[in-house]
Amino acid sequence: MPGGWGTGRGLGRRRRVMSFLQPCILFMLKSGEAHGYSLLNGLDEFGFDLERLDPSLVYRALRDMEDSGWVVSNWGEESQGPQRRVYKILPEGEEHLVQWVADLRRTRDEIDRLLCAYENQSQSITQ
Amino acid sequence: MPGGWGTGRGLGRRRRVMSFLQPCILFMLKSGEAHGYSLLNGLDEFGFDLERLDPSLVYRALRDMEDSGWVVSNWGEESQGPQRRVYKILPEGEEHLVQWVADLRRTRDEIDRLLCAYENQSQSITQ
DNA sequence: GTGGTCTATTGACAATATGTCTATAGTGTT
DNA sequence: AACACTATAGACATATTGTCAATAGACCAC
Repeated sequence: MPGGWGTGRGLGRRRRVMSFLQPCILFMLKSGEAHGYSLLNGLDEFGFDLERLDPSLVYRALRDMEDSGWVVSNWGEESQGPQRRVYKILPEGEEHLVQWVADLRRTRDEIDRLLCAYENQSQSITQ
Repeated sequence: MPGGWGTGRGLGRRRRVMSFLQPCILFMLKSGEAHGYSLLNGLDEFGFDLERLDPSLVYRALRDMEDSGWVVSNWGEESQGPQRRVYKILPEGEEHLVQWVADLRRTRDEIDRLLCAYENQSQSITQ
């Protein structure tokens, strides 16, 4: 994400979340290095529907994170099967994940605020 | 959002959230009609930083929601001051908000899942 | 032996969403 | 007149996501 956030106006501090593919992948990489395809298959634990999740999104997320310096990759030494790129998290990635988690927490709290307000309003109408 | 979601692959059902300006505005309109500027000023209750929030985003959100058929607007009858466009929520908007709330709940739960996993992992390392 | 399926990765391009900046205009204040 | 505040709109740039198609090795069935 070039340019950095929080400079101008817009929405103020830009939400780093979106569909939160990147933080999920980064988190998985904390447990050990892995290649794209295995990460893809691990994403169902975070609520992604693997039937619909286009693999190219995962690979792109990985490449983007490599460009950002959060992960590094190397071609694995397969004796069999197609070559695969093995990703490893870097200290910069771990640091970024800390920030990301903080942002996610804020996001969750903001969603909660709306949800609570909505529920309270609906309730007061029902009664 | 023309075209609809959930047709192809991508991330599967596309998250309707983004920075969630629209649902917040729609929710505020449930309490009664209002014009852009007053809605803008109410957004701080949902965690928006009014210093940084560009007003054009709010007006755009309103126009987009009008195009989607969730709200309608009329020019208010001001005897004084600049004219202002008064927005009213439509039944379609209320229905959409219900869906939006359900989506937000899912989103929150998914964020929670990642957050919990992250906390558990950090804990097991600290101990 | 070739057609299908699964693993594995990449690239191009289209569509959407968001951010930024500027223009307009009336009102009230100093 | 200059400035601040209410109020809205439009253009343009950038970022993010979605879609599709291409490539390639391995393995299984027929």
